[in-house]
Amino acid sequence: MRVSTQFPIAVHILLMIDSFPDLKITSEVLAESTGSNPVIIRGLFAKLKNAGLLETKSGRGKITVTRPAEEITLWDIYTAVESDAPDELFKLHPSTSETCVVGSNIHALLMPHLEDATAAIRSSFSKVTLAQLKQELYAKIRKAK
Amino acid sequence: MRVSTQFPIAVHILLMIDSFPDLKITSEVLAESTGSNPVIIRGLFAKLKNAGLLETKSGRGKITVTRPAEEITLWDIYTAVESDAPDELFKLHPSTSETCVVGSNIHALLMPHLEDATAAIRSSFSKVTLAQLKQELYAKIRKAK
DNA sequence: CTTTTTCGTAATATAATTTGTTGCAGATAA
DNA sequence: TTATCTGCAACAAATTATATTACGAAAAAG
Repeated sequence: MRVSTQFPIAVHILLMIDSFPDLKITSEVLAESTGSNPVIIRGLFAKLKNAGLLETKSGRGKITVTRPAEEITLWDIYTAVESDAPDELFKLHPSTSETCVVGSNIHALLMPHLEDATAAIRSSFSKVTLAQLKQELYAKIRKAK
Repeated sequence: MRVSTQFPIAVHILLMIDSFPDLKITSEVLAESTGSNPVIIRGLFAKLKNAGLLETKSGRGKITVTRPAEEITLWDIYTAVESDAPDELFKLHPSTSETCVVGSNIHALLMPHLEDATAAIRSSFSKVTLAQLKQELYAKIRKAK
């Protein structure tokens, strides 16, 4: 099981923009910092905008986080960027046999348990806010000095 | 985030072998039923054997589940087949900037929360046993009649 | 002890997915 | 009006997952 790297990058984006309001953070800068590239970053801009977490402006405009950091959780970021459908989180094999009793039932059989696991992830991620991550980041920076 | 299809197939394998002890279940039969192919199934045999869940025999031997179904959980099957390392479950971007404060800290920052989410999945999957799945399967079969 | 069946595994091929790149139109502030 | 940027589409490359072929070795049946 593997989440794409988009989730950590999305966290990275929000964290940077929210933590350094004085700096001009562009897709270029973020690409450099995340080790990704500008187009991926802009794609994530689009998703985060769509989820109501970010506001971007073309040209020399500034990018802003549209909600207080206390009200943005890891789950918000996760769902902004990836699907929360249990059968996408846990991929099911597409072509099980229709004639076999197990084959024809396995998806329906597994689904409620995948939903439970998904709910468990949601519950876990919902407990962590962007504000908390910011604090943890500051703590790390202080420690490093 | 996407688990590979190996997890549901592994469940499928154990469920079939344990549910139909009278039938001769081969990698060929399982390939047909799962919609996969024999070599993938044998690869899963190896992983399940390695985890102490399965016993196979070449030739005309029979494949058996080596633990009582009550003592095999979805988590056991999951870890037999996929990594339970949080940073494999949730992939991190490999090349974040070393010079940027966020870039150089994001992995360490995220890791404890990924561990929490992983623990949540473990807790959820640990509650479901193969025996329970068997019962649910039987219930579905009865209903279909 | 020979035959048949079937697992074990390596090598290779194919397919699916993800990530990266190029290029340009359209916004926006200076 | 000009220098930046985002927004998007189209394409390319890389990575990962899945499937196929092939054959040796193990095990039971006769």
